[in-house]
Amino acid sequence: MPELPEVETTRLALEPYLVGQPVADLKIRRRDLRWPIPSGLEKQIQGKQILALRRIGKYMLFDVEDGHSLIVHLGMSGSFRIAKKTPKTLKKHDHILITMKSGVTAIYHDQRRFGFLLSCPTRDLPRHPLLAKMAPDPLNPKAFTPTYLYAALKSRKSAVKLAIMDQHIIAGMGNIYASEALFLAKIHPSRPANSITLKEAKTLTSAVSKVLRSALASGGSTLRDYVSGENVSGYFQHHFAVYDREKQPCPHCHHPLQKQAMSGRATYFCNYCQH
DNA sequence: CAATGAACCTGGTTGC
DNA sequence: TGCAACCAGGTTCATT
Repeated sequence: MPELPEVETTRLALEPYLVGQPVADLKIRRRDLRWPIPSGLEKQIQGKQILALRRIGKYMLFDVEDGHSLIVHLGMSGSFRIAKKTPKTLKKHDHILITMKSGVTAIYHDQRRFGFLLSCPTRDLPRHPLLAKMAPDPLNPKAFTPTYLYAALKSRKSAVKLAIMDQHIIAGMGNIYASEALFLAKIHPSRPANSITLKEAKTLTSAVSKVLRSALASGGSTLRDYVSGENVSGYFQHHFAVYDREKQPCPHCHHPLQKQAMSGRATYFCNYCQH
């Protein structure tokens, strides 16, 4: 479930093994992900250090010392795992293997292949079409403020749930945490975005931050459990208040939770608590 | 521009 | 048991 917390957990898991290390070998077993992986990348990256691993929204950026960056997106089903030695067996849908000089291999696995890997000169990243209009990061309280969110929602008349999932409004928000944040803020998902008051925007800002930070903390603890073993996936079990809990009692008022499709995406809410 | 729906792809679950 | 239909955490693209 790669929304912001999962992508950040993945980034944290990879960072200690990849950053500051030269790449020994890049092996691409399938190039046809969402977009074809650029040819010649294997040669270009061989022997080069990875200087930093960053995240913008749901994108991960691998800054390589030759002045290029890899832009990686996990799509719907992408994940990484770390193999500390040369992996003996690979699984179906293991598409990319990044082996470092240290002997560690990061393996990208993606069943549905909605994810992708692109290359872009590092200095051009701010102008890259996928990144240029990215919203403020909700984990950054200086940028993600109630007045910002209020103004951003004011310009949209779509349902507030759809609006907060827009990466130009909240970077990294996805379908699960959108339902969770609106429940916490007691805001009904189908409210028009432009009907959200400044006071509600304030509540929603803090609910978004709270929901994402709590998921991230849960991912972090799962990560610590995995560190001793070989597998580091960005995915983890997390308790949801409303997501995937149709007909189950609302944790607050105990009325049955409801499920409703919005733009084809499952949306969960409490019709009594959320207005 | 903003809003809507289809498309991309695989596999698990549901219902007849 | 078989098989079709539906569903899944995301994003772009074409069309209104």
